[in-house]
Amino acid sequence: MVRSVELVDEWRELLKRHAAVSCALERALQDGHGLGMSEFELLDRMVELDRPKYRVQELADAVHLSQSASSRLVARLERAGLVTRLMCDQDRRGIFVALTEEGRRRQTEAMPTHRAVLEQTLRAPLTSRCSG
Amino acid sequence: MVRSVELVDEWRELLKRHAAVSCALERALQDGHGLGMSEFELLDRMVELDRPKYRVQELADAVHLSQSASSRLVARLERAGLVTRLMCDQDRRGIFVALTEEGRRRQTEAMPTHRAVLEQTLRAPLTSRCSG
DNA sequence: TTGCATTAGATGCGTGTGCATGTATGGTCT
DNA sequence: AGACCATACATGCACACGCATCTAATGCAA
Repeated sequence: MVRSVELVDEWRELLKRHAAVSCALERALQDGHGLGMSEFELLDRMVELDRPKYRVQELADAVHLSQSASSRLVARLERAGLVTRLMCDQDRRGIFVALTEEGRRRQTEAMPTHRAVLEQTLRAPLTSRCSG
Repeated sequence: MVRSVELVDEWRELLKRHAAVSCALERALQDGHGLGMSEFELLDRMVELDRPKYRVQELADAVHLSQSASSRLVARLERAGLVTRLMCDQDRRGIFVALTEEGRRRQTEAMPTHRAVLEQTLRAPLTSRCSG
């Protein structure tokens, strides 16, 4: 039996950490590389998994977004030239999403920023707020 | 020296947990009590701290929102009759925010739902996605 | 007192999100 | 084949968010 107060405290810690890190990440990636956190997270996953192509729903799961949000995220990344959408011949309802060279390059550029922010914020004591 | 991969994995775990819990909370609170997560979180803090009144910026810090988001959150809660905004005589730039009886009642009603969702999701193994 | 920087909170604006729905295709059952 | 439901992604819509800015009040200094 877990005491309720402990759970609530644990949840609040998680919320605090999440707010601090994601806010810092969002700023650093946007200012330094013109990428939102979701954008980078998607590119990062694609680079890491290193497969030639992905389905939209796979990507949605990977970045914890709804199917519609993923659809738009992929559309944004395609507009920016970082991924391409390919017809999917096996199942013509779906599409394949693939990294472009430019997409891979942008992820490579942004990765050090991403890692640096994590080092600075993920385990650091939380004192100040993000904006203010 | 922390290895970068560990940090990234830790961050992804946090993202996953955050997505799962906050999505479940949002649904349960909305469906059961007509409250968003931020709304409940704010009421919950006010009940817990149990002070007669709060400044907007205090509340912003407590729920990890920007000043503007907090201002609107308070406005929504006031429209719903769950808090009141009071003139602040010491500093007429600011306002005091206070819980109403209705606000306290709603928090009391929703708390069991909140705690239950935390018990079910905060430490549970993460398998399925929120919507799909 | 006057002038100016600072602070508290409200608000216009652009954007990203989820939900509900639309469109097209796929699969199944008769 | 035809009817029907399921699946994959796109899109209309409402809404909450952050940023920039605005207004009003405060504090401080000349």
